[in-house]
Amino acid sequence: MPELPEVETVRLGLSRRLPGKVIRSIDIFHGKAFDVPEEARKVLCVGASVVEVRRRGKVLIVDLSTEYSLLIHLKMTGQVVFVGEDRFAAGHPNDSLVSKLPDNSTRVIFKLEDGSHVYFNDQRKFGWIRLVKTSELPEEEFLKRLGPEPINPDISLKDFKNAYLKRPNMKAKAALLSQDIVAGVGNIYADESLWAAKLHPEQKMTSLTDVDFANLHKGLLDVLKLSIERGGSSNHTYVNADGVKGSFSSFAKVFRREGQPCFTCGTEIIKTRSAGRGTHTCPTCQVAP
DNA sequence: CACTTGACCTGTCCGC
DNA sequence: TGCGGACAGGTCAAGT
Repeated sequence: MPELPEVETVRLGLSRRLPGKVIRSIDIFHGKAFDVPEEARKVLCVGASVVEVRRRGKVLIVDLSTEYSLLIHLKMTGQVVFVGEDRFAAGHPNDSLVSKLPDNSTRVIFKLEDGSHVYFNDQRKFGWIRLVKTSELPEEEFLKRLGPEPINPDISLKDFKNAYLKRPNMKAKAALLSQDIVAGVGNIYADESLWAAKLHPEQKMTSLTDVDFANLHKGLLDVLKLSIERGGSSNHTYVNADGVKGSFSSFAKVFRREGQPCFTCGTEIIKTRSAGRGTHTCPTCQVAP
């Protein structure tokens, strides 16, 4: 469930700590999580230092001094947790995790020269780490299919509308979840932005008016930015780079609020299915087409 | 070709 | 208490 704001929060945490640090060794407990031959890992990762931590859509990009980059996709239950060399010191930011890591969801451990560790945990084993030459990232299988970033910098309303109108027959919820139209939106922020724009998830993109597009554009950008400010959502498996939960869900207007009153009109929020996903709407504010 | 659905996983929760 | 089954959701392969 890590979506753009959660991945961005992890990125911010890692970018405060990793640059300059050198990888000493890599322990792999689940081969599919980091499917790179040992020889390549030794040459391209071990001994390399971290140059920069970036993000594209929901993917973390860790540039190494070898001119190769690690791509990390957290999928639903992935975590990247940094534990400093002073992990047993009082007041360590992830005190509570110290005794728990590694745990049974730990798939890969990056051990750094200074004694710190980066844990890649993933309960459901959907996440992956890839190693790609930095200069070849634009052609990388996953990255090359991603649509534009919605924020940083903000996508213009015109580009936003044009992107979605390329898929005119798609339903709004399915379109928002499509990473090739606009990258980074998942189930939480699809529901939240549709509620903000007062649009029904089953409404086809062609049926949206200019005002609808303006509302959806603003609704999505606002909710993504608010969530980043709050450190991401507080889904049960999501934690930031320090192993700490976010607080966004206390600000969610519809997600996981079924049975509770709509903040606009008081009608009970309902949960249905759209695009194969649990979908939360206000049946009064978001009228079916 | 455009779009929808099911599989991939595992832990959790619910009803019996 | 234990057990089966539904459910969670990002992405891709398979299906319509």
